[in-house]
Amino acid sequence: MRSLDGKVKKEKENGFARYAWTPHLFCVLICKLPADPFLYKASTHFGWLFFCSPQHVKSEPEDNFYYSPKYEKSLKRQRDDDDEWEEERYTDGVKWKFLEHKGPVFAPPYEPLPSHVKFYYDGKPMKLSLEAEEVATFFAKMLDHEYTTKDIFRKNFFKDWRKEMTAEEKSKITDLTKCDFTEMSEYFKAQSEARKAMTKEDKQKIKEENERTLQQYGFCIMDNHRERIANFRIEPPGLFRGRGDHPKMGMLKRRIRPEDIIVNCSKDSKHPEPPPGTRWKEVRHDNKVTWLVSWTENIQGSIKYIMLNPSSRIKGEKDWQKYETARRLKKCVDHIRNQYREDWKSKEMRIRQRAVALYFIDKLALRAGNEKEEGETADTVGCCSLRVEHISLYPEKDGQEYVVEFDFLGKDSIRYYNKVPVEKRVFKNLQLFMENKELDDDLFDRLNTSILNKHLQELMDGLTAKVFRTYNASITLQQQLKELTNVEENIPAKILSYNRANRAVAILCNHQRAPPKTFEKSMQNLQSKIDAKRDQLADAKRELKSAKADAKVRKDEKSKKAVETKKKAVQRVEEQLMKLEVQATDREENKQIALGTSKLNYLDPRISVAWCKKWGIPVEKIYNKTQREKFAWAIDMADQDFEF
DNA sequence: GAGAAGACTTAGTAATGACATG
DNA sequence: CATGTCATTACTAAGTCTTCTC
Repeated sequence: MRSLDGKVKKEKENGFARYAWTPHLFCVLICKLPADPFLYKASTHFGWLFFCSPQHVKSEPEDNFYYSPKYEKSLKRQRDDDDEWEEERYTDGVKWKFLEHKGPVFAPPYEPLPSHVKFYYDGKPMKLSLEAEEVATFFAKMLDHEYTTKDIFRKNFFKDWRKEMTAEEKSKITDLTKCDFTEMSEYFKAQSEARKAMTKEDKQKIKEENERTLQQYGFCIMDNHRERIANFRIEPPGLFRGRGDHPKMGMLKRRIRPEDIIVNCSKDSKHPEPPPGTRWKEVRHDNKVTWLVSWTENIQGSIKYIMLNPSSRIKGEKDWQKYETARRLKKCVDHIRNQYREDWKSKEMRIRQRAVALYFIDKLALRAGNEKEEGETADTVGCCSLRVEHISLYPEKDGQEYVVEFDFLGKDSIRYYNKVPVEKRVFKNLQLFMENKELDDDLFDRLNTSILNKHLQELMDGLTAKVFRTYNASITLQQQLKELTNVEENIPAKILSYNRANRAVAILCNHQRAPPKTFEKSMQNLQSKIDAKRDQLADAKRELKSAKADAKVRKDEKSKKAVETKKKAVQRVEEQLMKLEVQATDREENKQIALGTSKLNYLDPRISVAWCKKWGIPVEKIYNKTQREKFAWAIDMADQDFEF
């Protein structure tokens, strides 16, 4: 029997294109296929078809397939029966039939500090026990970060650190302010400098080692495919860094051992081996879930998973499904909007609250807002969990009537600030909801996400609050692209339009980023480039002028040619200048806005693909390699007429 | 049917890598 | 070749929604 490693190598050598398909194949299959477009179109991408063409299969050396008894059997079965693949669309929650992987990669063990690197307590050097030293290094590594100045961080850290100390250390080290980690900190800085200064050869060696690990542990076999795993490395121990004002910041995130790990794989696969001398917590065979490995994390007590990469079939299908749900919403959104507007007038408070909340979710793309356990996480809210303190009502503001001002911290403690004019009925309702309430009372006291989602489920199958975000994001992109794309413009200008459409969505969804640290400088650099280009253009124009004058006098072929050359030069420089100017505009407008999140999670990729096809824009200009892998299904599927 | 646990998506930032520039 | 800059990737926290349990 061959090992996974063996197979991996072989596959690399052969440069095996997993998702290849030929037009011929495609046409043959369409005739046989049911109405559901994903079934064949996506299958071209996900490679099911692969097994449908004897000719194609023959062309692939058998060695390309990973050997495992069950896998082998199912492979044969599929090859024998062309129509079988249709059954690969699983029902009743089954996510896979065969799953094999090598388990996780654990964090490297702690390497003790060299003896010359000392920790000082109260000015005196102190040798720490291994356990205490390791936790101390976590703090030392963060010394430059402002986290370590925060009271809560320090308090949590110190409390957890003391738990790792010996009785003796515990009695001695009682005050964090007397701890001096600077020598340790300097040591780590020096280490990272040394790493940067490594020779090319050494760097190359590390790279190769990483590649080996990736090939071994970074892939699994799910059903008939070798799929990339997203996060095959176990999170190393360290100090927890929450976002925003997190009550648990600084707590010790403990080291995960094999004994903490639950492995999930198929019964008849080759099970992953725990490291020598250890054992897994459990090996289970649950094909109703998609994860390969899980463990319980000690900060919130929640479960963490190792799952597949977005390029995998299982993630891709789910993603496609998400956009199809959003497209179904498109068909009934008018009705739903009419409904909630009616509900603003309801006699029942709970229905009015539900209707106003839904209006916010729809109009402002707010998140649902589940309840959170107080004291366990940062104080952030979404729609259903808004409190009175988060909105202000203005019967009139800045020349507009019935203005609601939102100001709250949302997911990741990102501030949402917005002033929106609303319908009078909404305004009156809000006034009513706020009557006789304290600032920290819930705005929607008769509503939560579960009630809201139950209601939505009745309006449309599969409808939940987040579908509105997906729907509004995608429809906005589509509509903005229509509005902003100018037939006349060149490719860079069209891409600017695309980015602007993307930006409109990012603003809608409130996707923010910290302005890059070097933003001002890089902007200045770009500006000086533009200035230089302007000068160059002026020069080129001058040269053209004199060449023209010259040609007028001389009237010979040679000088005419010279004019042409100069003309071309001017054109080229003009284009370059424009490109730079476009780039500057784009960057300036993007200062605090993150486009990535919406591109990756909210915008139906088929809209972008169709747009690229329609205007002859190479899809690489819109999606980088990773994104193209994730959206391969859409790139295969969408033609230029695709409508969301 | 409520609350907890579980599964999965969405999110911003830090680290790394690739490429341009002096 | 060294250095700076920008893009990409890795990381993991923080949401949403579903399922389980009592």
